[in-house]
Amino acid sequence: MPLPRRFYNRDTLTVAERLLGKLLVYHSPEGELRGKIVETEAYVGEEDPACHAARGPTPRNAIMYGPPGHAYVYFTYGMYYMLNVITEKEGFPAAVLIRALEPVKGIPILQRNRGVTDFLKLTSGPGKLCQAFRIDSSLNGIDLCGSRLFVEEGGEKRPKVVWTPRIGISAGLDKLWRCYIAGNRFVSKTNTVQLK
DNA sequence: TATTGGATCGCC
DNA sequence: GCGATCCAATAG
Repeated sequence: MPLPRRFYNRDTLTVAERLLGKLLVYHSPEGELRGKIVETEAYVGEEDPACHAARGPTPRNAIMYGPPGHAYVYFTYGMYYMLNVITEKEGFPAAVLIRALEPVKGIPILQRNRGVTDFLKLTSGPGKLCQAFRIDSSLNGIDLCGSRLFVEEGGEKRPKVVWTPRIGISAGLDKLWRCYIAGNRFVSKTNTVQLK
């Protein structure tokens, strides 16, 4: 069951944290794929210099200004796609980047799409998980309250969460807007702060 | 129309 | 540490 739209229609940092431990589900042409979300980042409004909407609306970031609960997929570095979920009320550009997953279902498909078999390398990064799930710009704008691509409850209690600066950006490094499940092996980079 | 650099990854 | 690879955004 997809999470309801109200899950996304609130403060972006809250959504970023509450997505941890939940399941990303994609009914792909190759079969059903599932992964537990273990790492996310928040991008919040035109005042956030690292947000794609920092300089106002453009054709690329248009979906960020739309209603919450939709996917924002964009292409970068000439070869990778990034998957975000749109948050907050329509008209306010904000999103959560899905940075890493723990593979749950469709492992052979994920391995084939990635060209590697090592579990730890399948979906442990934002570019990797899109490659593994074959998520590309054809899914940009898709409604996450639909049945093709969505997030659902993971059935676990709230995980212990660590907050750090976001990865791969040059502005907004003062904000601790990246979060991940403490100790999870599928987080994209070696954890600098590890809770016991 | 030209130029620049990126919410990355994997190999050197 | 660096190259791959291409497109959006900005400048001219």
